[in-house]
Amino acid sequence: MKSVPHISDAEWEVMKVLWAKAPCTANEVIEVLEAQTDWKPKTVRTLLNRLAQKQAISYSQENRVYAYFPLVSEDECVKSETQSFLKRIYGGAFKPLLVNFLKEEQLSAEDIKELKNILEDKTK
Amino acid sequence: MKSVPHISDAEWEVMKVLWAKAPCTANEVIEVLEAQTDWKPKTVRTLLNRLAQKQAISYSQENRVYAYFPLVSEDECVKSETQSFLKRIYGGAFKPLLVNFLKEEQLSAEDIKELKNILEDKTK
DNA sequence: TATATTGTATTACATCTGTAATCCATATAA
DNA sequence: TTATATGGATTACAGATGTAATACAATATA
Repeated sequence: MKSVPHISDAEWEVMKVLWAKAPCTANEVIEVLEAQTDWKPKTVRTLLNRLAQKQAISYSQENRVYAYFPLVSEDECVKSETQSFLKRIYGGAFKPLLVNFLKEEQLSAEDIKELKNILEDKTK
Repeated sequence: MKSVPHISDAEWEVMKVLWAKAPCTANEVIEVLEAQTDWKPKTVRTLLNRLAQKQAISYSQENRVYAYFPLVSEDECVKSETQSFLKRIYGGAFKPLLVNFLKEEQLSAEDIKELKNILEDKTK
C-alpha cells in the first residue's frame, strides 16, 4: 500500500503540467513552464529527475527522448496534500477553517447551492 | 507592510502552544509539547529560537527566564498559509477545496447545520 | 568523418528543516 | 564558597528544496 510521495512546491508545478497533458517530453514541459515561471530549462530537468526518483512520474524512451508521464493521480495528491495541510494548520479540527473561510471567501450563488447540496447529502 | 514569516511544520506546533496561552516560558512550552510529541527539550528550544529570529515570536526577560509570546496572530498566519496552500494546490480557487473536504470529512449533524446557516447568510 | 548540438546524468551549493548536543554563565544547593 | 544544576546561546549534521551548471554520450550536420 504505497502512499503518494511528498511533492514540493516547485515539483508541483511540473506535476500540473503532466497532469494536464501526458506523456510529455522534457522540452514540452520546459516550454509550458517558461511561459509561467522564470525557471531555466536545467531547473525543470532537475525537477523532472527528482520526481522520477521519488516515483511520482516515470518515462518511456521513445527514440532518443524521454516521454514523461505521472505515476500518481492529481486527485490522490490533492487529497493527500489537503489532509496534511488541514492537520498541520487545524490539528484535524477542520470546522473552524470552514466557518472562517465560508465567511471570508467570495462564493457565487451557484457555488453556495452546490455546497449546500453536498451538505444535504451528508445529513443522510 | 510586513507579511507573516514562513512557519514550518514543527514551528507551527510551537506557535499553537503560544497562541493558546501566552506568555509562556520555554519550559511550559516544552511541557505541553512533550505530551503531544516525542521532541526533546532541546528541540523545542531550537524551534523557539528560530521563531524568535524570524520574528514570529518575541520574549521578555522576567527574572532569569524568558517569557515568550507571539508577534503574529493565529488568524493572520492561518490566512496566509491557507492562501499559499490554495494557490499551490488549487490555483487559488477555494471551492474545490471545500468540495473535496466536505465530501471527505466527518461532520456532526450540528456542524452541518451550522455550516448551512452560514451559507444561508451568504445568499443575502 | 570530424564537429557541433542536444538530451540526459551528474554535480553544485546555499538555505531551510528536523532533530538535537555541547558550551557557557548564572542561580542554587551543600 | 564551591560544586551542581539549569536556562539560554551556539554549533551540528543530514536530508529536502530551489536553482542551476558542467560533463558526457548520442545525433545531426558540415
